[in-house]
Amino acid sequence: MPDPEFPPSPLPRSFFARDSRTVARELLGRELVHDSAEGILIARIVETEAYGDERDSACHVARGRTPRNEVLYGPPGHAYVYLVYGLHELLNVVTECDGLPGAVLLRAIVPVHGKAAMVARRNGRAGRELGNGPGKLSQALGITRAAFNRADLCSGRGLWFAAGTPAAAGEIRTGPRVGIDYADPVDRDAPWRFLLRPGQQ
DNA sequence: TAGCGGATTGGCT
DNA sequence: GCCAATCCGCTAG
Repeated sequence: MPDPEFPPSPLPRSFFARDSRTVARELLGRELVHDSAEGILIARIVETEAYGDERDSACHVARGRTPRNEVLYGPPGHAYVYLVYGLHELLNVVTECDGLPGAVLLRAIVPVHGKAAMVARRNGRAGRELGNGPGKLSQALGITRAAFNRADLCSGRGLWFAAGTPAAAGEIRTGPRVGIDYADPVDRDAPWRFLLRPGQQ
């Protein structure tokens, strides 16, 4: 008899219709589920970053609306996947209400189910290197722009988030976001990075 | 329409 | 610790 909780059901759109920092914090310990060609892949989210509106000079909407970032202005719970350095695909989930831009970048995961398939996608890297970076987790789970940019992540088909085991406040550390030296100092130094403390992952 | 540089990664010194 | 890889969105002209 099949387990009614497998694969786990998706988090509702209302979860993402909140402040980006709240969503980033509350995604820690949750699960990312990909119904892939190799079967169901499930990973626990252990690091995120929040990106704000046009006032956030680190965010892709800092210079206004463009074809690339348009999805960030749309309804929450959709995917924003983009290419950096010509090589790596980074996964974000759109936050805030329809019309207000915002997103959370997924920065690190640990495998929960389907680890062998993730290791294979990562060319044999099975330890921390499996998913301790935004480009690495996309590769491990098989997330690409072509497949998921602008996709709805609340449908329970393809790619979605699940309840998992939310992190307690004492398990969470914060710090400045990574790789945004180009941003204004106030944004560069803002503690909008959230991660589970070592040992809590 | 040319040029710049990036929300990164992995290999080499 | 340094640096190449490798696209493409964005800005300036």
